Amino acid sequence: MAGLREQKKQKNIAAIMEAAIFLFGERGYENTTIAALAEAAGIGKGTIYSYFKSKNEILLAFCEEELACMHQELRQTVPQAGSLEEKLLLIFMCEFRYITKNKSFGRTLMREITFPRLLTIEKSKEIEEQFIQIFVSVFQEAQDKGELRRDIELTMTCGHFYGLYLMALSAWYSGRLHGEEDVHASLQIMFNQALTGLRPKDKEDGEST
Amino acid sequence: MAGLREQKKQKNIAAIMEAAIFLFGERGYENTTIAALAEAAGIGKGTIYSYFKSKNEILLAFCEEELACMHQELRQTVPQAGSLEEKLLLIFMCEFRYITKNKSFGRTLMREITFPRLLTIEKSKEIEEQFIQIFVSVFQEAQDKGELRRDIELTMTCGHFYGLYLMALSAWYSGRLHGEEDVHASLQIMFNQALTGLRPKDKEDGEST
DNA sequence: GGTCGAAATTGACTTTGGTCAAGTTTATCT
DNA sequence: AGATAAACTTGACCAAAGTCAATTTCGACC
Repeated sequence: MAGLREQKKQKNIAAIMEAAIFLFGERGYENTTIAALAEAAGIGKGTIYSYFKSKNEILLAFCEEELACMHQELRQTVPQAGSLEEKLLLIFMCEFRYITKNKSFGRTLMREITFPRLLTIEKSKEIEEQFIQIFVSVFQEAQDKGELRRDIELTMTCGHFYGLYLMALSAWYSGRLHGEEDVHASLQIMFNQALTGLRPKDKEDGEST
Repeated sequence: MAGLREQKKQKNIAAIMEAAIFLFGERGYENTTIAALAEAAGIGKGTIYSYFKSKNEILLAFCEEELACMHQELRQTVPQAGSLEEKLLLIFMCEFRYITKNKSFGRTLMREITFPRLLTIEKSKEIEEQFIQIFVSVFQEAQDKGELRRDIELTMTCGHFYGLYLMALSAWYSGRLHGEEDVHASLQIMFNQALTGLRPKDKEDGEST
């Protein structure tokens, strides 16, 4: 039983996503109207809203696909690198490059993921989950190798590094960091701080400058 | 020379801000239209746009005032508290309470501050500056007392803690943390991690569970 | 005080995201 | 097959942010 209704549904969703990939890529998210999306997908404007709750949700769905792709690649690239610090930097810089490939696009995405509205909270959670899931194995491995304390929940460790990443991204969007190198350098410093701790080691109390 | 033109300008801006304070407070940011704002201020809709570049910029200006007030209070409250950790927690929880007093309001503000658009980048920088300036003295003091490493730039330390705060706030908006207590607990854990470091102390290598 | 140009003000207008009542299609049951 | 109900589709419609050409106000100079 194919289910004609179900078939059409899937076809519609596919058509919308296809139109989104094309139009978002062509002219960017902001410059793509729902009307254009509907026309390109060959359906009515209202129909889109029976599949997506808002325009931002279409962006989220679009990004979910793209990110899944990128993460797939990442998973195959990362393992060879050395220390935890190096791996994290590699992963985050890859995310950064992806997110900021198109500035306004990435902004909308990050806004929605970091401070989601009720409407898009589910989708944004899914994405962030995906976003974070990729670390867990890296952290697990690091913990096994003794690079990370064992008395800390992995979620907290994730949160910690992800927070630093958010900070760097925000600094870039605010123009306090310029370009990829700056972001890379900042992340490196902050990651190092996070690993070694901000508090001075017990025995050395003096000035280091 | 009074400058009638300049007088009117100031009067208009004041009227807009007054209307904003009243209407945002009354019915929230989202439910206040530019038209309503204009009417309440007794000026035309278009005039507003000669003083503010967008609706969000009005919010930012509004928050700048409010935050300045809160920071003033904070500055008088904080100093008595004990350790750096306690002070930071106090400050951030105060910010948190303010930001989340009205959920959608705080969301819009944080979105604009964390991932600003070109249009509002200046205003958002000013606010974040204000936001961060309040720590510097706390950090300076802590550094003097030997609670913080001296070989780290203060900006980096600020960034570090602020990143963790962003993370907690984001987790609250995403529904991964519920209520004030949860946020407080998470911050406490992450701040402690940041201070002591995520990497195990050299000599103790074993399981702690 | 009269005149002219620059700056400020205005509200009708445009654009666009989102809604909804009316119409159309599909599945189910006899 | 035909009837009926449920699900889906649609585009006219609405609300609200932001634009702009026409108009008014102000200040400077004769």
